Amino acid sequence: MAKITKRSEDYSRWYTDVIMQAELADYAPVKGCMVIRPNGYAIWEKIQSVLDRMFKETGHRNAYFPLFIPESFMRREAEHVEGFAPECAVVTHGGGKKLEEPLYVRPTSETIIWAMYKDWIQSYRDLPLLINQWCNVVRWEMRTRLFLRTTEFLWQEGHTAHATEAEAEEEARKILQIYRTFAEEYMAMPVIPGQKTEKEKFAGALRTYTIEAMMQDRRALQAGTSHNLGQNFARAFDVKYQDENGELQYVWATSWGVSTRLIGALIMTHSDDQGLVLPPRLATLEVVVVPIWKGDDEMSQMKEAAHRLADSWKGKLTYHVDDREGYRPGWKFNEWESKGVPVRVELGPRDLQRNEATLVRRDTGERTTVPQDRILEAIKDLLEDIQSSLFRRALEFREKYTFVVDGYDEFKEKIDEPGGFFLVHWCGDRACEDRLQEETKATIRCIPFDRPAERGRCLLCGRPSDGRVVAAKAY
RNA sequence: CGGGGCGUAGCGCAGUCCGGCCAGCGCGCCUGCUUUGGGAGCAGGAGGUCCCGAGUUCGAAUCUCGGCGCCCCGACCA
Repeated sequence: MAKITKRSEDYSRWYTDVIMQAELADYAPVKGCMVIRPNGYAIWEKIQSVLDRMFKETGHRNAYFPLFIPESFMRREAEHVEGFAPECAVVTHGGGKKLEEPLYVRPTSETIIWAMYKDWIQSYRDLPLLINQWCNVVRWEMRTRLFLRTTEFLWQEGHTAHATEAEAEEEARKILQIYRTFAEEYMAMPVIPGQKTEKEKFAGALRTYTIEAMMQDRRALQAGTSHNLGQNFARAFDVKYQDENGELQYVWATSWGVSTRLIGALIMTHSDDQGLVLPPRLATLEVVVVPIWKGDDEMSQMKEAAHRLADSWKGKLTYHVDDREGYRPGWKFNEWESKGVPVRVELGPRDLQRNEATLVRRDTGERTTVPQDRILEAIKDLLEDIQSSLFRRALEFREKYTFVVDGYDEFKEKIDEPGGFFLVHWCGDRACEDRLQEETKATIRCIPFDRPAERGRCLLCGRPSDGRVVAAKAY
């Protein structure tokens, strides 16, 4: 097995190594595309099941819309087509003939969905319409990176229609809150919820909300977005409803999504030089048991003891007994560590004799010995402790690299090294935002929801500002 | 699309400058034996359109021309 490049040596190689070693994904024989392997797909399925439950609990239902979008649909909303058309794959031929109208492979589904909503919505009684779709989308990116940016990726996209602006706004914020809860409670990844600037908002949206996370190289990663689309798409697709007074009104809309990029976020938040570290709540395999023996007699004895112990967890834990004979224990330890299994149970003759087992936690490597009759609860406790300490550690890391900065010189000095999140004053002007990006490669990640009101002067132009924004280099 | 690098066994590479020896090395894989509390040892074995095409030559992985692909760095992006 290959060694994993150290983070300190080459962060992006480390990232790829972790993915390859854990067998999460592989490069596909198609430019810019990846194969998500079973270990990676299992994480996605876990993400899906949790989020899907959360969406359904808030009244959303799943549906499926076509992969192909007629070109004319894409052109209906001006900002939208301008934002997306350059990065779209377009089908011009089918069945051996040139198509009358080119078909865009969806980069996102607002247009095709709103074309349908036009037929489905007539009355205020049809609202709200709360639909989600799990699917793939294609964006012809120039530079790709496993999970973070590939030509095709998997995601969910919610598309909702509402009678009032206030309702749409509430929906957009409610979903962002779901994303935040998921990121923090399941991924153990702290995020900053806030609003995108005009420059960074979704093409066609009124407002975009985002959750921003800090990776271990101190760069920001946009982990999920929720858009208040206003009436832009309703106007573009002529979707009106009749209100209680019999008057025709344009519908208010939202859309929101998270993608397989979350798996990249997971890796870059928790993993270490040994390989993948998974928060227990997203680990598909929680415990691996490694029996240890010398000689054939002991082998059968230890294998049996390991299976007996593990079988008592059936239905309570997901586990695997690694009783392969061709590999030595040390090899297995490394292998399971690189795959991110949160807890390892070692069971050797010494342990068996004392009716004990050895527990090793993946995040810290700490080992403890516990009596076998208490092992199930010990593992359960350990899993919870790993979950919460991963979050705590990530939060401490983010706080350590979050700087309150007022001077542009100081900003420029620190943005590359050490890097991180910079809380800075900004006048709100696009020109200053552009300049910041040009001169430092940093962008305004968001205007945090919970920022305190504070009088200050714009980092760039010195004009007044009434609160700080988060600036960082981003993926 | 601009800059850089690379295509030789599943993976990582050497050989290419300066043409000729059986196309090699490490890891992995298979078989056997010994091992097994932190990446085992020995022995044997399988595995190749040397990216593709054309050319030069008695002879091409190596030289020439053309093409294709991938990776990394930039601008773009979930």
